[in-house]
Order: sequence, then C-alpha cells, then structure tokens
Amino acid sequence: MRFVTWNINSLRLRLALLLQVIDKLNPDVVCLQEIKCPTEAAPVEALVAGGFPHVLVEGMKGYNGVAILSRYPMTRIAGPNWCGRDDARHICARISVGGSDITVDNLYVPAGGDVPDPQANEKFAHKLQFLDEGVRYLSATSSSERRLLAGDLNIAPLETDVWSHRQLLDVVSHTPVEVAALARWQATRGWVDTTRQVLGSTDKLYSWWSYRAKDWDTSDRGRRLDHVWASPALAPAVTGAGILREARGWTGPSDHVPVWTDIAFDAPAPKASRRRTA
DNA sequence: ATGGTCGAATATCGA
Repeated sequence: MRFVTWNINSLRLRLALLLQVIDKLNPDVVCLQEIKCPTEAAPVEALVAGGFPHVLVEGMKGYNGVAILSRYPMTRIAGPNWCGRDDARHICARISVGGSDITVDNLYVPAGGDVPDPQANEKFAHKLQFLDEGVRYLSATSSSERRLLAGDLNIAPLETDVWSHRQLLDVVSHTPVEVAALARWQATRGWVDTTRQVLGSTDKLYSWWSYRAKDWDTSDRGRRLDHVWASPALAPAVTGAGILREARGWTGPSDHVPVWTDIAFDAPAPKASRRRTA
C-alpha cells in the first residue's frame, strides 16, 4: 500500500500534474492539501477516471481545502472543529483493505504568518493552538490503532529538514517553539515520522522550495514541511518512503512536492483496482 | 535588511 501526501496548491490548476504524480508513484491513497476550491467545485469525475473511485473532499472558496483519494473503499470519520474555525484543514477516513482497516488523517496546519510571536501575530497564535489541539486529538486515539497522519504540517523539525538550521531559527516553520510543539504532538501516543524512520536523520531532506528563489534547484534552500506519521501499531509495517523532488522541476509546479510511504498489508491488493486501465 | 513569486479572485490576502 502506497500513501502519498502532496500540497498541490490548487487542485483545478494542477489536475494534469496530479495525474502525472499518480502515473509516477502508482499510489493507493493520496492526501491533498491546499486544493483551493469549494467542495462542489472539485474535479471528482476526473479523479475517478484517473483510477480513484473513492474521493472525499473538504473544500472552501479560495483558500485551504483538503481531499483524500483512494483505490479502496473508505468512509469519512468526523473530526473536531479545529480552533473553532470551519477552514477545511482536516479530513479523516477509514479505509478498508481486504478485511484490514486503516484510518488516515489528512491535515493542513496553518502556516503561521511571518512573525514568530503569538502576542504580535494572530496567525502564529493560531498555529500554536492548532498544534496543541493536535495533541488532544491524538490523545483520544489508542496506541493499538492502525493509523496514518499525513499532510502539510508547515514545520521542519530537524536540523537536516532545512537548508540552514542557524539561519532559520527565527523563521516561522523552524523556530524552537514550533519544533517543540510538533514533537509533543508526534510523541503523544508514540507516533513515528515514517520518512525519517526509513531514510534516517543524517541526510538533508526537503519537500518545499519557495517560488521566490531564482533557481530553486541550484540554491536548494528547501524545507521538509510535509510529513507522513504512523501510529505505533502501524510503524513496524512501514517498508519504504521517499520524496518526489523532481516534481518541483516540472512545468507549472506546486511549491511542495509529493511525499510517499509504503505500508505492508497482510491482505494482497486486489489486482483489478490497481491500474486505471482496469 | 529587503524583495523576490505564486493562486484565487480581481484588490489584496495568504503562503
């Protein structure tokens, strides 16, 4: 089972690139963030035609918005109203894979604005509150549940998750207060960062490069903002992980690239639904 | 220290 998370930065604009990602990675489940359209405007039929008969969308006009695409049947699970707002940052589904269930949380954490001070910057306060609610959310789960949490968490926790630890200490996404809050969240039930579990912590890994760089590839001033976490019950089943860096170099790219994690399931995947031609 | 570029919606705001 391959899970992909991608901040697509407009689903309608980048539908063709999404199909390219699907072609390249052949995922079973795709979590999208920043789809930037109302729920009813999401191109669901094109996604079904692209091999994902099961689509859940939580959208809104202009900003945010999340969606889950699945080759397997899934049912939506209601989540909390994060920070008392209805701003389409979370969608949850239980996916059934041949008698085995897995719950997937798709999250888009607030970016937090420019000033890393909750007193001076309401957006940063919102981000910190969202992270605290993340702790409360995972506290209500059991450590025996098979669960995955994926999304744009807008925090690069490790020194190797940013191009310069020293230069980003005061930059929202890598400040000690955010990194500590993310660590508390992840540790709540002993969740595991699957990307680092598979690839180790030594190498620099990024999933986002600013649009403002003259040459994103050469300057390579990236950050790893997109994550796939596994519950402690699921973490031993993780068999692979990766980041599709090349997608940043495609024509008309998102500023984020897809991040994927492979999970071993006891039940074999139904062959007929693996390919879009089926 | 500053400005650089995107997307949505159409002047700015959010990232």
